[in-house]
Amino acid sequence: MAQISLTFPDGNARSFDKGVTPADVATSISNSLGKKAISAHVDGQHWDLQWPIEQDSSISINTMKDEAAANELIRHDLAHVMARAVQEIWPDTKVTIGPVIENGWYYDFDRAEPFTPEDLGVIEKKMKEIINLRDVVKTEIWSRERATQFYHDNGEPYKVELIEAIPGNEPLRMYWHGHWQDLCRGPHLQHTGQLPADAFRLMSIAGAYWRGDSDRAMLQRIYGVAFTGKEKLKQYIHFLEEAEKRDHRRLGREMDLFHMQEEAPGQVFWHPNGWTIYTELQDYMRRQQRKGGYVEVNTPQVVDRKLWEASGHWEKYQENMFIVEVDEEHAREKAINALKPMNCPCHVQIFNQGLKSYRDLPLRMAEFGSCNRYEPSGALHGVMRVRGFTQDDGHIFCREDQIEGETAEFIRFLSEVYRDLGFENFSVKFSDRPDVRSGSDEVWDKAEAALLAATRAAGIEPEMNPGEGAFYGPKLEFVLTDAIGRDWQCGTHQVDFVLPERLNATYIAEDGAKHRPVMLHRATLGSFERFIGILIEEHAGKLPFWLAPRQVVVASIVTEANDYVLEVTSKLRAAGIRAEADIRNEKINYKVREHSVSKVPVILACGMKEVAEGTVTVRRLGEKQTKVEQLEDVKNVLSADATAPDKR
RNA sequence: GCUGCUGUAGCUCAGUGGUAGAGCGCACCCUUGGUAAGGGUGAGGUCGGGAGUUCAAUCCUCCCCAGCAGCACCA
Repeated sequence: MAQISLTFPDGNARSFDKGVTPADVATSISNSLGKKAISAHVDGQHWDLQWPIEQDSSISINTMKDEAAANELIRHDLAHVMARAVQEIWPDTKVTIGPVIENGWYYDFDRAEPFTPEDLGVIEKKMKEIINLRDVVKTEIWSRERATQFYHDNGEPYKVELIEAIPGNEPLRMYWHGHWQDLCRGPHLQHTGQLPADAFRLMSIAGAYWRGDSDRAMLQRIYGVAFTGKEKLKQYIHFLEEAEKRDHRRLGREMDLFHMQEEAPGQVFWHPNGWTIYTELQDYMRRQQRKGGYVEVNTPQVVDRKLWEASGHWEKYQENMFIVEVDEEHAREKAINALKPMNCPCHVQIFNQGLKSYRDLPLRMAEFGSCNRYEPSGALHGVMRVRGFTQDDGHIFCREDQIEGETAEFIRFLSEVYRDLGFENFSVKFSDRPDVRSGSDEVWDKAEAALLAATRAAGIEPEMNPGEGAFYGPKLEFVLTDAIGRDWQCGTHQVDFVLPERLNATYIAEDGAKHRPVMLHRATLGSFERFIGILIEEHAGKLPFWLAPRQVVVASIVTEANDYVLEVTSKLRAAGIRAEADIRNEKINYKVREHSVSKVPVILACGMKEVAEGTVTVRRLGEKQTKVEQLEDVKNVLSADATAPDKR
């Protein structure tokens, strides 16, 4: 196809397809460079584009005030440079896409040979060579036909597919980094020499499905991180190292909280320390729920398949359910029982016992419900994603006109709990109807509108999460992040018009007739397992005093003080404090170190001085200085600290 | 589940085609020390499981299991 070559005021020549209009060119260039003041004129075969030259030369990371925008540019260009490097080293590699993400970028490649960790170093080196070439980055506007032909001729089927998927008919922007080009929206730097060769690093290789579709081929993804300067990269690496120390799997071992083993994948062996956290948290939640007007119930673990079929869970989730049969022969033919994967149908059974009146609504039913789900092996992650867990589950049976009030009340409830547990900020996502779902569109319209309105009425503008709702209703997700910033859904609140219908729940209204209740599914913590994992990472193991498994260790300095240490310990215990005595024949330095490492909040040291004066020397975790205090005073202070926030 | 990597003492990790090592921890002894590791001695390992190749396998090959990172999934 014939092309038109243009010379711009900055001296760079760019070529365009003939079929492209000046307006297209102006829009494209304008968008790609992030500028407005562009005009284009056509004079026969000659096009002339103009814009203020001083604006064009402004894309330089050195002069950029906006750090975020600079990072974006750098990471975007590095994605291109990395892809170019990979194709120069392994020319048979096919490219796909390479977007900017938090802290860096990734690029997905299709190559028969797997990349190795050593390859990352090779690629990095090549990238630095490319950066040193200081190639000017050029942009061109191509017609779809030309772009498609080009990628087809170059053996890049993924790019062809991408072009087909881009809606509309606008011409496409191409960016050239030297001889290498990529289909790209831009914007980019002026030349590769502007990239910080010492402030990026390739981090890891992983698999990723082409377009996120697990039915499609798996590609190889390389992740990189980049910053505006070397120092910032160092800071980031340091952050990662620190985050590793907060990993709940590591702290779980160091603090002797729990362990997991091969014989029970995805299930937790809670040790005394970890179980203390668990039960404290459960006690707290139980008190909160009573205060919040919930009734607590408990339902069976093994339930006939008929109930899961009725609720619709069997159809969608049978692959992820544990089948339980005593009679093996029978199990092979037709599984009848399954371990409870969730509690909702069981709660409906309780609701369905006897006739319910409108006067009973809203009925808030809660259960610390143990569930088992056969999660895909690759999904398991410490105590955050497990196969056996306990939800702080609850279902509110109510009338339609009570949805808003109940939702607002739950958001208030959850906010208070999260605040008590040290989470002031959390994100809220709104997930609407998924492709595979139960219930008519009218019902979904109603449920989505009700939930969204109630959320907004509660003063929250949720982030939209299209198509991610449950099969029976839209979902509000309360999301917390772990030490390295991964998102975990903890709380949830869902509006459900479907299950009451499927499981035939009714109440008698004022008119004397049967009506359907609406069901609100809600969990505050989500599961104790996940929430404790988050809690550990959030506090780096230094839990609030009331949750700390071992709150106080009383340590003797000399053997002669052992009796006194035991006496102090039992006095603290009598005051409701979880105290332990350490009368081992070890130096106080050693004891302090050991208990500090295992995150004991308070160490009380006793030598002969304390014995004589009836005092203890207090050392709090994270503080170097110590303080001699009267035992009675210390006991009173600690006793107050040990009180859960809701009881203060 | 998918791609890649990993699996050696309780923990963190070295190591080799000829049946294994360190530090910490643990046990015992010495030490009685004032706020992040006092000293000595010792015990402890089917080298994740199963097959195969080999005179010989912890090491090479294959299968399985579990874990890690990411993707997909998450009622």
